Amino acid sequence: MALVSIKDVARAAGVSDKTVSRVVNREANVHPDTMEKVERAIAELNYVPNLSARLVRTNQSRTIGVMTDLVSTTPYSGEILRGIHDWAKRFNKTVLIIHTGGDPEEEERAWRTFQEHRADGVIYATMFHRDAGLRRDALKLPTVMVNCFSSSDPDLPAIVPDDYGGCVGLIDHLLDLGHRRIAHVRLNPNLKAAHLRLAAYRDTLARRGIEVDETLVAEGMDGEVGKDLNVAFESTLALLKRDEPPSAIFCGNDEIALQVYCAVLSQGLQIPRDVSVVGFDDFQTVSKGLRPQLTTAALPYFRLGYEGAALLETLLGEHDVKGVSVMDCPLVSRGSTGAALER
Amino acid sequence: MALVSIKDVARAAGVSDKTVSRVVNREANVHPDTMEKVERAIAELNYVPNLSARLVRTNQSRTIGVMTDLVSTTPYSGEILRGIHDWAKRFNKTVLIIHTGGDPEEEERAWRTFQEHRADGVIYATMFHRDAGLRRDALKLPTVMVNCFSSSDPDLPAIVPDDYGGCVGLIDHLLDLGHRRIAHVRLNPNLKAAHLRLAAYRDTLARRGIEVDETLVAEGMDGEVGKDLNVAFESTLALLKRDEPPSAIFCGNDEIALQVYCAVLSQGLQIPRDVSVVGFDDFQTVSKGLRPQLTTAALPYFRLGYEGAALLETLLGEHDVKGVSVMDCPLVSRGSTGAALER
DNA sequence: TTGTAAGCGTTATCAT
DNA sequence: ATGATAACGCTTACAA
Repeated sequence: MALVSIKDVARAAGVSDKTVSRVVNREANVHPDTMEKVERAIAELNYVPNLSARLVRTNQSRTIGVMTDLVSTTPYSGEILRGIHDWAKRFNKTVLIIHTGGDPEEEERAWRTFQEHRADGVIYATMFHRDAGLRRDALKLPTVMVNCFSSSDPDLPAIVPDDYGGCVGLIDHLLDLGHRRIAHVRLNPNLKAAHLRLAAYRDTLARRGIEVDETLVAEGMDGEVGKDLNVAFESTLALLKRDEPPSAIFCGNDEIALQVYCAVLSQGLQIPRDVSVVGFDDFQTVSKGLRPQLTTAALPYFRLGYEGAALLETLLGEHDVKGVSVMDCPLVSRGSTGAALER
Repeated sequence: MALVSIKDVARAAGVSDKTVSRVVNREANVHPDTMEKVERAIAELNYVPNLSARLVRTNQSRTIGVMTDLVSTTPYSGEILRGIHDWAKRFNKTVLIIHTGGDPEEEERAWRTFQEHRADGVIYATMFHRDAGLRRDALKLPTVMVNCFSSSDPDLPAIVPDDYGGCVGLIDHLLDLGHRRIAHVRLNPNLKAAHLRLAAYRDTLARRGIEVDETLVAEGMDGEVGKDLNVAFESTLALLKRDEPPSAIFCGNDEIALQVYCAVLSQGLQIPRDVSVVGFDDFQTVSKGLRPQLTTAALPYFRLGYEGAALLETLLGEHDVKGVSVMDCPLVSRGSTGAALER
């Protein structure tokens, strides 16, 4: 009943176990005839090697653990996992994912599970860009952080998106189109990205010689992350009803842009004729679903995962890997931005 | 250098390997004192059992393989995977995910990988509801289909969402609000769901004694699934400009609803005052992001995954499991629907 | 080129 | 209640 083992193959082919092992692992020094005999037996018996048995002997699991704080859904961040899987497939590794929801007890269990499986290393991935607050002694295995970092130990290897740079690109784009009154509807201020994006907004305007009008900065959402209360619609209505309304609105992300669209359109205004709108994330269901489609900056979730896995591999290769790397958020120019009206 | 094994613990505790094994596996008949000695040694040496070694002996991997056709992103369907993970965590199983993109060669490789890991069974999950066309002899392990089915072998165990029933709920809801001219902006007709949703639309109107006006059925998208061309915006404009415009629009899904919103609002109309709108999927970034929020039917992705895993377990327990089960798509009533205007 | 013997870390069997 | 011994399926080391 038990599955066929290397011994069954050996018997069928009339050779020793070791010879079968050689064929399976494509080792040198096997006579072509022997090889053929063995391969025929393998095919006939439908033999598939047992990875666990191999691991017991070699101690090489070729497995990486992935720990995420995923609870409900920040939809596209699942792309991080796809990036990791893609890398793993290419390099023939196994991926073991555990969603902990950020619960410390669950995380403790996850570390243990990774150890039980003798994972080579771990990717600690968060579903939004944040301080994971990890301490070196909490890591039971070599670890790379993805989409997060540790303020208490900044040397720990990490990869995060370049929120700041992406926003610079967006604001420059609007300025190049002639916009001078650019409003900002903010992300939830509990998010790291909210601060980076606001800073980039202010800095870029200043660099280009535009005075920052703080009354053009409005709240878009608030409350605990994931259960945020979204007020972007109301904030936008208020902005539009001002005496001197903005000619462009820079939204904290695409989800906010969605509400900004609803508000702008409900006032009988047109995008981009009356108001240009830019988002952030390139959350495609929204950014490509809106009419006109949304100009935004792409959060490189897939690459974050892929490069994170690659970085872990470097780390495991005993190379020194230190500190936080940053991934581009390229501008994606679509129909929601146009030249500012002459006044 | 090698990790600490059961022998190291046995030596440290002054007992035999087997006794340590007994403690680790909480077997009966261990003296409390012995148990304590052993547990102290385990803690001191930081011993973690090696699952692979255990598997070699017991032949119980407690692992389920998951094969998906995920390529780029149908965002929320990642929830299927979360449902599977949740189930697995609760029942202490390991999940092995492979994204094949639907490529037959990749699928072949995936089956082999599952066999190498001695997975107990497999979940074959697709990212949208469709005919997977699987044949029994292609399955190398006990398999349950999730979000898909096999027309060529309808007895294969499968779980799919109740697209039809969900739409009945939506249309009934609109009829109860007094709407009589309900338009339908369709899903991509290459999707199974497109036909189910259209059929439910027609059947429900007929059942309630409303004559189906086929000119109120408009195309929403077309082309290869995943790269669809979305024309819902234009279709909606055409519907609204008719002499007798619809008082409500039933959208093929939430993504289409997004465009319908843009079209309705751009005409200076209000939702739901002038037009009620319903979607399908409850794709929350859209359905809860729109203003007003969208009335829709919830695609139970998470439950599909969770129940799929549970069904696989039943199948592995040698119970007979046959045919396709169906999961409810409950109505989620929000602000986009209101009473029809008197005429 | 091929085979033998030992061993990886665990559990199963059967004594004690 | 505890332990000795064999066994799981594979690879390593070494011999032939």
